[in-house]
Amino acid sequence: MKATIIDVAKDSGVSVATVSRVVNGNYPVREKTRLKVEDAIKKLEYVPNLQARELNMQRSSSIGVVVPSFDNMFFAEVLDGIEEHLRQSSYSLLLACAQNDAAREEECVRDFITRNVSGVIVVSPNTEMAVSDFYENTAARLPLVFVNSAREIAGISYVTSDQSSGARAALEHLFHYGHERILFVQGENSDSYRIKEKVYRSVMQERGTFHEADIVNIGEGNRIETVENTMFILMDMMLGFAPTAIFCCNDLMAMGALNACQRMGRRVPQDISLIGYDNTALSRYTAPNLTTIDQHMGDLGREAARLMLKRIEDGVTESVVLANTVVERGSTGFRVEES
Amino acid sequence: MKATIIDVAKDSGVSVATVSRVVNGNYPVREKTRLKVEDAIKKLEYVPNLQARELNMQRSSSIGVVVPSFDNMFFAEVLDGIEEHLRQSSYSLLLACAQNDAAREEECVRDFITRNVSGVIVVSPNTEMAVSDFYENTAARLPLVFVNSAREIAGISYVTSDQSSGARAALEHLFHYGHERILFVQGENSDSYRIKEKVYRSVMQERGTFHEADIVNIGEGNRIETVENTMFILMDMMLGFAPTAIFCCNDLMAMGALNACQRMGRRVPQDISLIGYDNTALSRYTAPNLTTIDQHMGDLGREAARLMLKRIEDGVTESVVLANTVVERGSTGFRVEES
DNA sequence: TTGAAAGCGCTAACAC
DNA sequence: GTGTTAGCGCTTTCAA
Repeated sequence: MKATIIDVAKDSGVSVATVSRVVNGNYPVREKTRLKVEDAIKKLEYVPNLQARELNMQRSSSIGVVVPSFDNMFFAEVLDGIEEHLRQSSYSLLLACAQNDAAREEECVRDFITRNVSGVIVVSPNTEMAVSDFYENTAARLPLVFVNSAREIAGISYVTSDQSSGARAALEHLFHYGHERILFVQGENSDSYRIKEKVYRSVMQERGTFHEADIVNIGEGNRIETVENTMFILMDMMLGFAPTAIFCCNDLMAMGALNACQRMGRRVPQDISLIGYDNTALSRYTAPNLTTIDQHMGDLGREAARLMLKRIEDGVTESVVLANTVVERGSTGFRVEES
Repeated sequence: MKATIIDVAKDSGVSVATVSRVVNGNYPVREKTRLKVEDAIKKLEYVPNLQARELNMQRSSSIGVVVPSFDNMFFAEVLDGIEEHLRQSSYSLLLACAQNDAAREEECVRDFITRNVSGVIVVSPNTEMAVSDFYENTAARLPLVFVNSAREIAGISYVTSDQSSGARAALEHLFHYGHERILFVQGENSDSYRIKEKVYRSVMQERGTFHEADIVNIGEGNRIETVENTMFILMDMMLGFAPTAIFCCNDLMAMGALNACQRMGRRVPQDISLIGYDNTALSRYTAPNLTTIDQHMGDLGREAARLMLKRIEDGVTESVVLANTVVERGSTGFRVEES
């Protein structure tokens, strides 16, 4: 049987209170007594029972994290950041995956509530409105932090990355290299595409180089198939029209674009410049490495964890917007005049 | 304040014992009484306190999972499988990341012990021997399941994928295409490299085409940098020697090899065949798509979770070996005689 | 079919 | 500095 605090107390000839004080180091204990107790702890291999402690202290030392899926490295990288920050704290991480499903996401959060977590971090919460009511109610019961959500609910802390500025920076980067007509590659069903499209439209219109046909929608943008779909669609397009630059809404699409260029014999960046979005590890796997916009997923995760701890410990709801930054690598360069 | 079982009992005019019976449905309760209690539960938004239940029942309903990192999609895919299986059970998943570090891995497991988990699943445990003793002791205290470990410790359940046969199949695949001299690319600190190396050595020696220099070690094999490191090392090698085929121990390395070929102007698969290992999503992102060996990470994860539950519930230690299968895509083809 | 009550292991008053 | 003890919320015998 596992040793309890009572066993330690008996073995070292002191009371349980003293053992508790030694274990927690929160009250003075005479040196000699402490040593006796510590010996007994070692001898009996005593490990405090966390459930008992938490029951007594009316708290819980775990934080629930819900991610939509593991298909996209984006989420794994956010998770990594959360884990890293939580590891420094006394909290541990309970993980659940919503499988891109709104109902499932709600189920995950409910399950966390039953498990009595101290709070829940939801990464890219589902946008279906049905869930909204649920979160509104939940926020009253439990600290909640949303990562990259467009929704605004009182009492919830948010960490978002500034994709508007990011998109603008991406375009500026291409303008800087002399590109004028820029293909815009996006997908379906995500606010993040809408945000970037809006910026693209206004910036291009301002410069008088906007063409409706330059906006390409490749469908679902967060699947394994995204890369291939993008490749085929762009190969098809490039048969008739040769852009000197392409701005892709995520790195998967950019990877597809890169593959399309390779197949069409277009050199990157000599013939065509390519810029992706997110700066997932993927962007460093390609040849040439992808120029991309960093959403700092690790920071996104770390901030989410930080806001959660702040909310739990100080009761403060806070929101943070992280800057997006251009990461220049090998897939962008000066536009060369067509011969 | 959160409602407790006592509040529900008072509100519905019964004893806490009855409420407990209604909640758990493990003893007969009169229909009428049950309805009264259920009403009170709904009204008070009562959610049972898990810590209290676990303390009383002397059990814990969480399982710890340690992964080495998130840089390699391999681990995320295994994690996905574990999560999926655990979701069907009454256990939840505590996650920790060892950052490819043996000491950190041990720390993660120790932390889980403090948290009183029901068991720990270690994905690709670090091979440093220092940890071995630790696990030997831990196995006596706690259900342990290892995923893809070559170590054999009594009392631990293992899920491994048959990388021996997989490595053999990979080589056969290349032989089939007429390749004779095959570069072997591996990394450090993982049993999975040792297993494949052993097969590689014996198979090549048998055919009389073994050269010690054909074994390339690119260092740490599960980092973002792995791709780049592999690329540079191989570019360097290929300056002096032109293999017609390369067998890489994981898809990251294969990606690096592919990049090296592109930089060196070697066409894949016309000039050189490339085979990876794992069949991570990455292998479908490249152009050409990577021929690789599928380790069925989802199954690996699901099996690990299944064995863990079996060990916890029936006390049975079991080991399972999953088959590896060749997934042929575009990066391998017939060897062409040098002109 | 139900209730009373004894813990599960721990912390934190409160007493000395 | 140290011991005694009353809970934390729940399950489960044992009686009724």
